[in-house]
Parts: sequence; C-alpha cells; structure tokens
Amino acid sequence: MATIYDVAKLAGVSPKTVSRVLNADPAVGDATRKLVQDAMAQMRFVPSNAARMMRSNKSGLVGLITGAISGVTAPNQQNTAIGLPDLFIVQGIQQAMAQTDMTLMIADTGGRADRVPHLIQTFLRHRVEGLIYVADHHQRVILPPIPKGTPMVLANCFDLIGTPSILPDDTRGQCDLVTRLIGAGHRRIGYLTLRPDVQATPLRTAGYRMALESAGIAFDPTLVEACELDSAAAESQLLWDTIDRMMRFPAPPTVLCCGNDKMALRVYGILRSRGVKVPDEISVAGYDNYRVIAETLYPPLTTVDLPYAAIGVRATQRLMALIAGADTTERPPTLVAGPVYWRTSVTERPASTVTKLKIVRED
Amino acid sequence: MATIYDVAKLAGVSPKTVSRVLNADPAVGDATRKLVQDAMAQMRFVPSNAARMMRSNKSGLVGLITGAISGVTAPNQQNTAIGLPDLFIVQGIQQAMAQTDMTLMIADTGGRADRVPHLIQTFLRHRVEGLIYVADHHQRVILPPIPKGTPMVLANCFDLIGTPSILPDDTRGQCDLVTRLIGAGHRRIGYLTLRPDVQATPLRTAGYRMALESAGIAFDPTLVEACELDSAAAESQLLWDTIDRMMRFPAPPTVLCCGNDKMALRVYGILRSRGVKVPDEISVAGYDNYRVIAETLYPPLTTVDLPYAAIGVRATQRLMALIAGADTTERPPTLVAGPVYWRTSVTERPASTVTKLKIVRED
DNA sequence: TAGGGCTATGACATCGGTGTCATTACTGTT
DNA sequence: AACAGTAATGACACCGATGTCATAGCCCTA
Repeated sequence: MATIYDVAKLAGVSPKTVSRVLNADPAVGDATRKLVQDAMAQMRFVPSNAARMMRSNKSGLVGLITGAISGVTAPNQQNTAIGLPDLFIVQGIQQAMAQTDMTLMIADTGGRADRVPHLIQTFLRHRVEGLIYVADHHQRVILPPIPKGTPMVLANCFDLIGTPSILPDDTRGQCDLVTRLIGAGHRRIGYLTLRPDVQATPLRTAGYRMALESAGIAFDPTLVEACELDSAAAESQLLWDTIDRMMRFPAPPTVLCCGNDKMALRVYGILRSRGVKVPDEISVAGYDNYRVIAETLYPPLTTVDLPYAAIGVRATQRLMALIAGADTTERPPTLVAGPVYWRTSVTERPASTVTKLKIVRED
Repeated sequence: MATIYDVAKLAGVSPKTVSRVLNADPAVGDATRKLVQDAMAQMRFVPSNAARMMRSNKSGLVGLITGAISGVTAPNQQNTAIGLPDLFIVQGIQQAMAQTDMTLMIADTGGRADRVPHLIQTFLRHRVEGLIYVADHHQRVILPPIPKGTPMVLANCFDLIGTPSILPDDTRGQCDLVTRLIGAGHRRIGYLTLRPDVQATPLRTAGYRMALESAGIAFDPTLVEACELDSAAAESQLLWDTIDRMMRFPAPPTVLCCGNDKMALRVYGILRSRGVKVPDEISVAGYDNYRVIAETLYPPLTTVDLPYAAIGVRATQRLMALIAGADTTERPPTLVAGPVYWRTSVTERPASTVTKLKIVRED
C-alpha cells in the first residue's frame, strides 16, 4: 500500500506537504494541493491510522463491550430469543457515535463475563480513547480496573465505585403507567412482577406504590406477586395460578400489569384459554414496549417504553464529554425515562363497569 | 502509558528483550523473562498495537460491515422489529472469530448504503486484513472496489464480479419442507410467497416445485400466490383474500406454506378469526425458524431453519482461508442449508381426512 | 532598497514497537 | 587447549505518519 513518501515523490513535494494536505492544513498552495490530491488519487493512497496514531497519540477509537450480539440466542439468558435490549442500546450508541469522528469498536462477550478483561485488554492495546459497557438488563456489575486516562461509562448498569452510569428510570416508568391506569378508572391494579432479585423489580414496585399513593388508593399486597421464572412452562404455570387466584378475589383486579411484554404475551394466552376477553373483561399492560409483541398482539398492548436507544445516546454523550476532559467528579447515575404507550389492551372504562360485566358473564 | 523502553529500563534489559518476552520468543532466559514480566506487571504495561503494526504490517483486524444493529428498528426495512437475520450472521462470525487471534471491528451502515464506502475507507485506514459484508436478506449487492490484497467475503448476498459469497440454500430448504409435508400425507399444498422480486422467492418456489415433481404431484399454479407487502395491514388483507379464495377451491389446500414465520403469525390470526383450527382443519408452515414466533405461537410452528449462524461461520472460515493465502480463483457461492423444524402446526394425517373434517364442521 | 512580516515548503527527529544482524558467553568435542 | 556450535542478549535501522523548527520566496513599507 502506498505511503506519503510514494505520494510525495509522485507529486514532487516533500512528505510533510502530503501530510499537510491530508490534514487539510490551510498553509498549502492551491496548485500544490491539487498536485498532491491527484497523486493520492492516482496511487489509491489510504493513510495508515497506526502510523498517524504513533505520533499524535489519538486513536479515534471508542471501545464497546456488550453481550448484545451473542445474547440473541444465548441459551440460559433471560432474554433468550426475545428481549434484545442491549442491542437497542448499542444502536443508540452507534447513532450518536456516527455524529462524531470516532470509530466504534464492538467486542462481544459471547455471554461469558470472564472474557471481559481480555476484551478490555484488546481495546487498551488499540489505545481506545474511551470505553462503554452495555448490560442486557438493569443490574450491578463488577468490572476489572481500567487505567485512569481511559474514561468509561456504564449503560444499563452501575457499580459501587462511582463509574459514570446511565440507567432506565424504572420507578418513574411504572409510576407513569399506573397513574395512567388510575386515570382510566382502574382502582384494583394487579401487578405480576419480574423476579424480586432483579434491580428493576423493587424500583418499579416503588413506582407502582407511588402512583397509588398519589391517587389516595390503599396498597393491597395481595395484588402484587412475582411471577417470572427461567423456564417458560414453569412461568406459565405460576402465572396461571396467580391469575386464577386474583380473579377469585371478592374485588378482583380490573387490570394486570406485567413485568414485561413477554410475560404479557403469556398472560394473553392464559386469559384466552380461560375465555376471558382482553380488554373487555380484564385489561393488560406490559413493560418494555417490545414492539414485536406489543404491536403484534391482539389487542395491541399498552406498555411502558424502555428507552434503550436514548440510554445509548446519553452514554455516548457522557463518554464524549469525559474524553473532552469533563470533570470526573462522581455524580448520581443519569436516569432516562420513556413514555407510556397507550394501546387498546386497557379499557378507559371505570373499574365498576368491568366488575359488572364480569358478574353478568358468570350468570 | 508505559512503553517497552520504560519496561526495559526497569528490568535492566534491552527493549528488544522486552519485545521478545512480549512475543513469547523462546530465546529468552528464564530469569530474564521473569524479570521482564514482573516489570511489565508493575508498570501495567500494555503494548501498542499501532506500533507493532508499523513494522510487522499485520493489524490482526477484520472488518465487518452490516446493517444488523441499526436494522433492528429501521423504519422502512422489511425486517422492522422482527427479523434479525443479519444479527444472527454477525453472531456466527463473532463466534468463529473468537477462535482466531483476530479482532473483529464492526461497522454499522445505519441503514444507509451510501455510507458503505466511507466505512470501508475507515477499515482500510486501520489496515484490516479482511472484510466481511453481511446483508439482511439474500440479495445482490454492488460494493465499491476493494484494493486487492484485502480479501472480502459476502454473507447472505452476492455480486456479479465473483466476490466469494455464502448464501442460504433456499431451494433445498423449501424442497425439504414440502417433501416432508408430502410425507405427512399432504397433497394440496398452498404456498403464500414473499414478494416475487426478492431473491428467495424464485429459489424457494423452485424447491417447492422440485418436491412436488419428485412425488409425482402436478403443480397447480392457483395454489401459489405472492402475499408479502410492506404494510402490515395491507399484507393481512391480501392474506385474508388469498386464504378465503383458496379455502373455497373444490380441493382446498390442506396446508399453507408461508414465505416466513411472520407471515405465518398473520395467517394464524386470520384463521383464528375465521374459526378455522390449526392444525386440525388446516396446517400451517413458515420459513426462517424465527424462534420468538415459531416457538411462542400456539400450536408451535413447523418451519425451515435459515442457518444464519452457520452462514456467518462459513463466511469467517472462508475469509480466514483467503487471508492465509488460499487461491482466489472464482468459485460458485457456498450454499448453506438448514433443517426443517417439525412442530405441531402440521398434521401427520393424510389430506383426505382433513377435508372430511372440514365438511363435518360445515354441517 | 533594505528590512520586517508573511506564506509556503522542507529537513529532521520522533512515536513504540519489530526485523536483522552482531556480539557475548557458555557448552561440548577432538 | 583450541575451536565449533548454540543460546541469550543487544545495537541499530526501520515502519509511516506528524510536530518542531528552519528557510526560501514574496509583498509591503519606510
């Protein structure tokens, strides 16, 4: 491959002048510039980033560590073949990065967290100017130490040593949804949560309670139940049992909030098999706004958008600021909220009507 | 960041010896090696890939160009929020690449084909040793010329200038499926194809006809109809009309093959709304083995696996061979086939029974 | 017309490793 | 004891850009 020396010789100038043209240095005569550009084109010259980096010490690279790509079908993962949250974050990062002159290097963990140090090492060898770590769900992570001077941002996760982090605002999201449900006349709001040990669960439950409290509705713990399990079959059983029980309450829920859209999908199936019509007899809401499900289901699912792309964008912006030399002083995580998507799986009718309908049906 | 000179000084050896330790050169004394390794650890030394590359001219990088990441929600794309084929290919590439000492650089087109030259340029600046281009569906592509010396492989696409390419074996896949359907007793096999202008359609239709021919069943063109449209609503209408018509044939199809699993999902909805039971009254098959759909639907969908991961792996292997200096002589594209996934959306009963059932129901 | 201030260009060192070759020290052989 | 052969190490140039500084040529002013 041609070098600036080759180009210089062909153009009859010094290598330094070629370098100037490359870097759009204005201190080059128009005629000379043309000469050099022609020579570059003729030789199909492509500058070597490696050589450039040697002197300037700027790689123009940003490293991204994720399990998004391999996660798509990782067998034991929560998001098996269905949730692709981290991928949407990566997408947001890509878009934000495209506005920059940085190049994004993506490394996939292949689902094995123990590969992370090696990936970081590879990035450091390339002298990335910054790192982003993307998690597949809101969680705490423990990462190997990064040399200072290489800033890092966590997306969809956080650690306890103050690494800058961008997180979804789970509390706000669930609160907004429940507030909207209450506004639609619902008073008995069932909540089938994700596993209690995932970060999102306590946060969203807090949001659920906040919304009830604001509306002056008493919190009824029998309406909240963790229903998520690893096995699809087991989860469906657990959901069936939970729904069965709640439906037999003297005052049954008029709406079921599900921990995510995938769970809502299962709930639809269970309700259909019981002959209960959505939303006429009971309303259903999800979380994630996972469009394959939310838009394809009939009736389309009311849900809360998990603003993954926005998390990616914010993470990128934060990292760019750090690279540009923003202060490293510890700040609380940036919370990113998403809107409620109001679709037809929830009635706007007051709860009493729904109850009446149900009674009629039982006759 | 520390350099080999710093390490050399600390260890009291020459930089060259440090370089030898770095490269696991056996011609280093054990004591010296230990000394150097300790010094490297103490200084947190990370070698610079750029510097290494200058001399050795080996970047250890492979460039991957794809729309997989941005494609997830690209508004006008066929695979909006549902098909992620290219992502599975990328995953296969990642896995195969992890076996290598190469580092994968992923660049996303952001859905804009006009960005491809720029991405290639960026890769060339990094002196990638090879390039892979991944398309989101089986198609012909036209890519800007790549300097020879940088081998390139096309995955899920091809061009007319003989660039090595890896493609799904659409003909074989559809043929296998239909052969299996015939084996299950079906004789009247409806085929709701994708758009006629996508590569897969003529290939799969050829497979469909091959299977019929092998079984000595006459091809009935009224059973084959293109039903794919960009708009979901319009496609559903077209499907409704097509199914409605086919069901009123004197000898209606006993099974409907759909162009992909997403179409099968729609077909399920249409059949349910018409009160037709799957598979008791009509069988349904898809294509892609898009698991979110195929496994979640009730009944689970019989479909053909589109071996995306395998395409990715093959593409990687091919590229590695080229980098290692395999002959560049033009060869036909490598075809990769996938298995039929036989699930319960297709009856094993002969067609006659099905017809009878239907008559009974109409009484 | 001499000198000051520009502009355009080039010479040269340098970044951090690696390839080549030389050198040293040690071993074993005759 | 002299020598060949090998193992361990180092000196030095080089990869392809860029930063620093010098310099040649030019215009303008006094």
